[in-house]
Amino acid sequence: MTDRPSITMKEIAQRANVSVATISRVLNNREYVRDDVRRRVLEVIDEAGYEPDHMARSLRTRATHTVGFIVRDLLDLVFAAMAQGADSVLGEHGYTMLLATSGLDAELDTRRFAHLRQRHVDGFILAVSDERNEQLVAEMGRASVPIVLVDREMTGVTADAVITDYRPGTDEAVRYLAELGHRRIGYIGGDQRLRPGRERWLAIERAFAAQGLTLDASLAKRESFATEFGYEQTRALIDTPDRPSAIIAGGNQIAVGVLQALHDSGLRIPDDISVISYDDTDLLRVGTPPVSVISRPLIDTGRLAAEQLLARLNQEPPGRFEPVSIVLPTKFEVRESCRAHEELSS
Amino acid sequence: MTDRPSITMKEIAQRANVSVATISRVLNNREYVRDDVRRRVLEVIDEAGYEPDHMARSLRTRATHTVGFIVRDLLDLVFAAMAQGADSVLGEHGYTMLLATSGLDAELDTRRFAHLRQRHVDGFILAVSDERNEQLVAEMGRASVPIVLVDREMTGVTADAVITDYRPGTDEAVRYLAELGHRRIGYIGGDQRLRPGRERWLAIERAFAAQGLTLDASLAKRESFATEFGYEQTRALIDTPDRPSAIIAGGNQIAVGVLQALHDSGLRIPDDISVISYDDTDLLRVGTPPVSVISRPLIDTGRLAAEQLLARLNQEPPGRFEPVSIVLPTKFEVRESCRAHEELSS
DNA sequence: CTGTTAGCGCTTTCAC
DNA sequence: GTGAAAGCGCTAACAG
Repeated sequence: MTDRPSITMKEIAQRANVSVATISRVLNNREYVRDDVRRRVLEVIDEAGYEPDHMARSLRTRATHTVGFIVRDLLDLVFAAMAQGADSVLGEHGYTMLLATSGLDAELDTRRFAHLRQRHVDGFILAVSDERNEQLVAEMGRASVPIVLVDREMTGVTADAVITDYRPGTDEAVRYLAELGHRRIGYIGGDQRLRPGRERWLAIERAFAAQGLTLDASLAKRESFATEFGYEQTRALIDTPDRPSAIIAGGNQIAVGVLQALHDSGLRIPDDISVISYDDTDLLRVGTPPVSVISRPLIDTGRLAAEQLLARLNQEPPGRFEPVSIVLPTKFEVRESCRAHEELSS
Repeated sequence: MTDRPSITMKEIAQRANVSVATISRVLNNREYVRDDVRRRVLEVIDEAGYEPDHMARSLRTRATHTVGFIVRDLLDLVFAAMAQGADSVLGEHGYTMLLATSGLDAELDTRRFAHLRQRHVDGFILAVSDERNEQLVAEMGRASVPIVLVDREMTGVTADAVITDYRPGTDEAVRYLAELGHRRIGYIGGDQRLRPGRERWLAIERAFAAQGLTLDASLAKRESFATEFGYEQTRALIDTPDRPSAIIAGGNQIAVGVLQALHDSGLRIPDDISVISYDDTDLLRVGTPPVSVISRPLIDTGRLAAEQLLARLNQEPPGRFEPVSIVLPTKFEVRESCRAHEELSS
């Protein structure tokens, strides 16, 4: 904070007997520098251990080579994986990720965003926790840098997006359950203010219809992605006289609650009840039994978001553009959490 | 990147009929500004929607209010939790985290570190992937900003650290197993180049000795924190004629491999074999059965690291200091993964 | 209390 | 091809 041990460009210029302009040209690989001069400069730079000052450069060029990434919670594997994917791409391209977690507090989204905007990040990757946050939308309007949303849809903003198509995986999963003879299937889904909450629900409805299943309102809940919600709703579902023979968890955190509730109430998977979840985690993959999941490429989602953002940053000419949405598929992975349900009916 | 929509300090100065110096004073809450002037300036700033330029300020003050955080892999819950903890503290104090993941590549640690150093982060929080990385040590020497290590020990560098005392949790865990009658206990531990690898091993040795148990070399492996290592070693352990009656996994990723291997070979926990792991994850907590763990406060580790760093940054006078190590305890949490072992002996 | 001035370290016209 | 000079937007002496 206090020291200035590093050598400056001016210093290099003197040692190499050229002007700072020339140093700058060499540094930025500009043409119009005689070869021998360039070599000499490079030599001096090297032996002086000179490193250009990122900050000063940014002040001039207005480009910081940083990208702001705002997510709710890194403890959720979904976001951690996206962050990991995005960071690896950004790192490869000399960009650095400014990370900001917003917790459960939607208002924090806004504050963190504004903060990063003031720091002049070159762009944003966002997995906001409330798509209708108007304050945030306003802030996003003020930002004149490209934004990529990850599995979010926001109106009133110009932003690219990387989104997931939940239908293929959901169709397969529901068909699978139907073919196993399940009729009463519970669904515990997340917040409808977020795209995954809405789209999974729509996919579920559609898939149920395709299988001729009715989505009993008493069996379908959709309010929160929290583990607690999964827990409570599962307890409620299995406490009913005519309890469902299968449960679909609308998110990996919800699944944690579902599994815990089933464990606590002594129900065994898949003997007593079948389970399927969205998203793939260690718990679902190697738990006992391994849970069949509707999975999507999480790391790639992050990678693609970063790549899309970099594309915008290098776009010529910069400025207005038609936002694009990159769609990633889901798929159903059968494991050992479901079993045929012998209906007494028909 | 290209636009400059925002208004500058000079502009504000003119509108408020004062000099830029006064604006600066108001902005930085300096004394020596008449109250009415301050009010007027604030007013102008407000209605102009002026926001100070972080970059220009940093160029002058040499303080960026950013902290570099380098971890191997956010997909590992341990690092994600630490990042989450650190970010929440940093955010509260107006600091932003520059995140860099290094993957499995120790050399990337160095590159990422150098990169962040050139970006003039005010300090570092590091969970490096190789404590003896000499290149990195050299780079760290060049950095004249405070560094906090999280559960790492490096020689040749001046850095505070937040570390874990694995002994209490390990002692309890091993005693617990011993009291259940286990004599042949396998240990699958991680990389000895990292503090958790070494310290857990030492804690294990000590705890075994305290219980009068011998740590059979054929049952104790310690090479890698990878899931695959856990898998392979578990297969190897249970393929022996005199297989261990219990296995301790030296890390959460290792545990994934252990559980998978046991599942694949049809061994049931705890009926056929008992299992204990270090670190607590969803998989271990709500899997079937829930696995007893030696846990530590992960989020707090991140929080404390951030707090320690902030303390250094605000330290008067800045400069040299005696590094401190903050030690966090572990504890053993009994769940349902262990069962008494009936020895035929004695 | 307030203004003037000199930079922070770099990029970028514009001459030469 | 190269250099001189003018800032980027802000802070910090130093005068007044």
